[in-house]
Amino acid sequence: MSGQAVTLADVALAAGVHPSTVSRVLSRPQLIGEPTRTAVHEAVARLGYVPNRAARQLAGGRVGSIGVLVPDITNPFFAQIVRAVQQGCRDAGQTMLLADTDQRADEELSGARALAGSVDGFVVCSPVADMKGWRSVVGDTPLVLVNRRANGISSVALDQRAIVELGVQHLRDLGHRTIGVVRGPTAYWSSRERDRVIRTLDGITVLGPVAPDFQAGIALAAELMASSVTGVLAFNDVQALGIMAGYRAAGRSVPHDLSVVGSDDIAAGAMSDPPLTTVTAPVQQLGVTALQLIEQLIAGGGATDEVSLPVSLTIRRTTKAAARGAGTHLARRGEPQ
Amino acid sequence: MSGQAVTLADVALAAGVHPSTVSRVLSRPQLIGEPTRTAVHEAVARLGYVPNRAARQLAGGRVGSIGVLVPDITNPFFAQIVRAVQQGCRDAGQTMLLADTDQRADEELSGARALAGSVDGFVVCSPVADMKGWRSVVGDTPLVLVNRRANGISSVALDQRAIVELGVQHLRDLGHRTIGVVRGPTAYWSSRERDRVIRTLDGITVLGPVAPDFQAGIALAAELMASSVTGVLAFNDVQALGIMAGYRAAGRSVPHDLSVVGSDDIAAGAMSDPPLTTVTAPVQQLGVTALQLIEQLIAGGGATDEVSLPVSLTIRRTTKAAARGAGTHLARRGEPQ
DNA sequence: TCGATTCGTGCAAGCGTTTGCACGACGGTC
DNA sequence: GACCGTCGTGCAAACGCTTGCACGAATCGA
Repeated sequence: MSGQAVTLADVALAAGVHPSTVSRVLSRPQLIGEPTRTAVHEAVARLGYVPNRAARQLAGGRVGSIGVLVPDITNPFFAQIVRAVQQGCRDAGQTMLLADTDQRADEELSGARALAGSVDGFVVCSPVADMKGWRSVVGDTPLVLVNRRANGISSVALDQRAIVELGVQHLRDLGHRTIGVVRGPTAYWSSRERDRVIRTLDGITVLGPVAPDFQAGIALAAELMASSVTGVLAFNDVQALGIMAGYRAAGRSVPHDLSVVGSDDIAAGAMSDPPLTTVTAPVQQLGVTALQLIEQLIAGGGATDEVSLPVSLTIRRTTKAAARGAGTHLARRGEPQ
Repeated sequence: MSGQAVTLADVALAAGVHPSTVSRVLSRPQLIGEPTRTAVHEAVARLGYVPNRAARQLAGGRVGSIGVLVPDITNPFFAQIVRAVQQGCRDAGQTMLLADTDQRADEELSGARALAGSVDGFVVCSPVADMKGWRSVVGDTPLVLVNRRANGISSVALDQRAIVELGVQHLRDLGHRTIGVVRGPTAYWSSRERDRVIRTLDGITVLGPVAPDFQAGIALAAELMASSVTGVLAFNDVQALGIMAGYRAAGRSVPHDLSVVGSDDIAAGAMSDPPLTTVTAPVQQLGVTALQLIEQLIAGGGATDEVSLPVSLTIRRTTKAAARGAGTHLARRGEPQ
């Protein structure tokens, strides 16, 4: 009455050909002669045939679905990526299997294990498990990493160097001399990467590691107030928002007492008061690119690719020029820049 | 070398039994004798056997996955539901197929069509397509609705009456007399439901319909400022945040010039300035319940169920007592209440 | 004009499960 | 002690599709 009643055989019958011919028309049309092809297509359309995924997979063809793992779908950053991937999948007639790993390495691996064999490939966002574990789980199922790099594995990541440099430079341009940069959890590749960048910069006050969440941001605010930092680059927007909340709670004001730059540019940042200056990431693009890479890998284009996506600065209202006196003592002992 | 190498047959061989026996141990253990059962379990564990989804489905058994459709995964409200469902799935050894419908009826239906036959059941969040369309697509695949009701279909929804009443009552308790309630898009069941509640209330200024997003909230702020409304219940938190932004941009202040109550209690609300007073929805519970319902339906417990989830008021700082004079003119002509 | 290609299609063997059926062994009843 | 139910397990047929192989027809070069 419904649910997958019409099969390949039905179509074949209707078109007066062999089932295998129908199959070929659908998967590799160039093998089939023009007249037959149109006849089959007509029958497919008339009967409303939809291939059975399971059967297709079982027979050894493509599965037609890709697995996506994210640390936390509740995080708008990942939600946007997922959305982009899903839209791409839809346009390509694929389906997406999603698993939320709760930022735990074991969940990551067990999630992948559960999906392995039911997907053509994996897109994994900010994984924390080590690559040896990953390899053993996915075997030779294509795999692309988002915001993480690893030898011999395709990946797409934000330009972490640019994030740090853009944020810091903006603060410097505003005259800030004592600039803080917040480190993230070392489990993240992005954190480690930024650390490396930070080390190459002069006159930076390194803070953290601090968790990339609101509460941690609030806690960090106290530390900031006790320091001479006048401008800070947070690890991400949520943390930045936390810093702002901490200042507010203490009766201090952003950007008057502290200039804050976030990173990612999530929607909540644009809605905050004042709206958050941040380093905008092409989040959508991250998803789109990941999908492209995995499709390419699935199609057999074996080359591994490491794509780096550029970021840009979005200036809103949490940053302002440093007060005359502020940071002077640092300027005295620091880099004239 | 990996990727689903070990099959039922391998396990059977290792355990010295017939494949069908292994299958039964895994699906209906009570049919099999104790000694055999343990032997099989041991072999399964030792070999690290993972059933092949496609084969299982093809053979007519359970698919082991459920399809979830959301209007917008980027919306934290839905993201949280998805997360809850996914965790439940994981615990039950199921997988989740997610599709984002972009709030479009056609995407909803075509998404469902693509998934039909690959899932044991559907969980559909706030669908806008009509139920006739749905029925024709899903056939007799189990279906549960989240935040939408329909005859003869299991569903779980928030108590829309309570949302409106809680919000309005809070404002009344604070002495507000000219209270605005914002309607949402009529495509949503929740909107229509709230409309019905609003009609039963006296002395309410009905606003909208207004889209449940930030921009629309900003636009609404102008209208609000021109009115005599001193307290407003927004359709959801994001819209409420928009209203606040609109006031701020106009140099007015919340809650001084307007008390605002949101609805949903998303994370961004707690992080706003001032933090948003809102009607808190048990979002997690929404997902958990939906999963329970669908599992029950899949298991064959045919009864359709309409669950209503209670909400509660979370008072933060966007509401305050009405100024003495405010709303007097309304009190004059309005209900003494 | 004939052999060698190429092209288009049919055939059938799987892919890994589930499940209805059958069959042997065992224990209890008259 | 023969008979019947029960219980535990093996057997084999499906599920819907893909794909290597084979075979006849059409095409081309010499």
